[in-house]
Amino acid sequence: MNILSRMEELILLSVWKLQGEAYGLQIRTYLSELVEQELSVGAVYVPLKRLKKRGYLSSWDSDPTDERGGRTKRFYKLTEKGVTALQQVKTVQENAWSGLPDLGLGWNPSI
Amino acid sequence: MNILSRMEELILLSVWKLQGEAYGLQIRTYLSELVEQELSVGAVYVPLKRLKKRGYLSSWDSDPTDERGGRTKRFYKLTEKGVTALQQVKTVQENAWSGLPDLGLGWNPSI
DNA sequence: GTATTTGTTCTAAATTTTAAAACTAATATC
DNA sequence: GATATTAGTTTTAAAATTTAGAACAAATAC
Repeated sequence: MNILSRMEELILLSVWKLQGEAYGLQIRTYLSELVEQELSVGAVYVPLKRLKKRGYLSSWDSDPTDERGGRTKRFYKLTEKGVTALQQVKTVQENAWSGLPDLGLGWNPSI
Repeated sequence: MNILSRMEELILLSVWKLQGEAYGLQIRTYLSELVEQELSVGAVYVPLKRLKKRGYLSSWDSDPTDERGGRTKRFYKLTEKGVTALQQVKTVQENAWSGLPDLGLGWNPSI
């Protein structure tokens, strides 16, 4: 449909929200809380890569830290294109949710 | 992710919005305008069926009308479950979009 | 009858999602 | 130093979803 999928939108928004801390595992933690459900690592890393390949995200690799297991992280940030895509999906979303009639339903034959 | 996909959400919202006029082709027309892009018939009918099978929608078949080509239409309406799923996705959406920091970005190493 | 219109069904290809195993590289502990 | 543990990314294959469009059906129009 040429509009961001839900997962793509949520990942882009995570990157936005997390600012300098937007790397794979962190995004996964953040999103798992947001949707109140544990996400697999693949559920985050796979779309992250795709979003980068398509130019919605760019990335840079950090230096390792001196914490236990503190490997280099791949940080992401939104590109212009990423911001634009988010704006677009937000507009569609707002339009879709606006002007909904009451659910009272005189038009419903089965009630 | 156990949350409605974008297409599923848009279709459920179409059904809500269109009230008594929510049948396949009409939904397609409505959504095509909403997303400003022609949708194929399959892009609507396939998820419509799935949403019904999963209990988000129910349907009834109209009588044919006396217009040219006026065949019986399959009308849809939201079930309780459908309304609940929409509420859930709206909550996630609102949370995802709230509290976003400025995009000014002091944290961005490449600027 | 034949054409045209409105409508739904079907289906196969493409894309996206998902889970989980594999891999990598750091510190900790013995 | 060997082994364990932790934090992190990559890979992969199955499942699910999306999509286009052909096929089919049933109505009116000519």
